[in-house]
Amino acid sequence: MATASTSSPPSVDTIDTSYLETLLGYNARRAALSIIEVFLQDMAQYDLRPVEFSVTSLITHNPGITSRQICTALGLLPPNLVGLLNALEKRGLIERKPHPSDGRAVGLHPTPACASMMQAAEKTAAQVEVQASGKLTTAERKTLLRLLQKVYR
Amino acid sequence: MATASTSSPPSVDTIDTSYLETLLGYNARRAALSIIEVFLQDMAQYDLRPVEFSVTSLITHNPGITSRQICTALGLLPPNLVGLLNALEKRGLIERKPHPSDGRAVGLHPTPACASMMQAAEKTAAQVEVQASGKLTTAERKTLLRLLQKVYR
DNA sequence: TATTGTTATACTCTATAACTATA
DNA sequence: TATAGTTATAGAGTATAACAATA
Repeated sequence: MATASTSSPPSVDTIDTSYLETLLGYNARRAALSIIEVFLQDMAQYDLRPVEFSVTSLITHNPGITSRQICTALGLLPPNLVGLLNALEKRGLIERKPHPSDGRAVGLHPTPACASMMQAAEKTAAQVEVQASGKLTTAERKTLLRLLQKVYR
Repeated sequence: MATASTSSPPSVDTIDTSYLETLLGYNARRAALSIIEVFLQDMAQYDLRPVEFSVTSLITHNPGITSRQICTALGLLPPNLVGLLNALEKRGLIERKPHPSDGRAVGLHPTPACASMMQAAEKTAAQVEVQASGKLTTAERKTLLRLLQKVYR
């Protein structure tokens, strides 16, 4: 017999990941990590990690946005945004101004330095897209975006 | 004029996330987090988080797999797997046996308890799929899986 | 009474260097 | 010399509780 009761335990030569590959969560996580890897490399020149880029981009496209609004839009928790915003302010990328109608809130505004950096950073982000979805056709990339949004919206 | 030089800073009523939504990384991350949220809820009954589930599943489907092989397959770092495997062993879900041909390596094997738990857990994982991709048709879900794999493979 | 922003803090996840034993 | 597994440790990311100021 090939497998006697006294035989040594089996070893694995080719890893079977076929089951995990049927799961949406597994594939979404692997794809996200793969894209983020490219993002980290290409965005290192601006010292912007994914969440920092998202926050800075949101402030750039929504001048006067509040901390709370950013948290809602990006699914962040308020305490975790404080340090990030302090760092962006210290780097001269954003300014905190009083909110026009709510004394509790603080409006977040991009500085000119932020605007010019983001103009370059968004060009780099476009390159990340090309790299990350290099194996996809334009139509496939468009379909993928649509389906991902359908999942989380 | 609507915006005089002395006007107060603007506030934002509707947050514009349209730019971020054009980015693959942003959407992949949001989708992955949304699916993981469902996964965490449904898998809490087994005390299995995403990576623990993936590791346990891999060991179940690949008896005798080594720590290094799991790291390669899942993109984990060896030091971060040690504690996880110790915990699974302590819970009586896996066993470490000597590798049949490599004295440095350790073969990882599922216990009967692991096998029966995973049979139930994989049924729950199927329910997670239904919940997480509830807004997608069967064809769309299949397409999404294929495109995600094309990105990270 | 509820909300914004904040502090303090803890927990998880991820990353690097260095050791041991075996190949 | 290189690799498998491990230890120790540091850093990043994420979580809850509680507070002051304002609504």
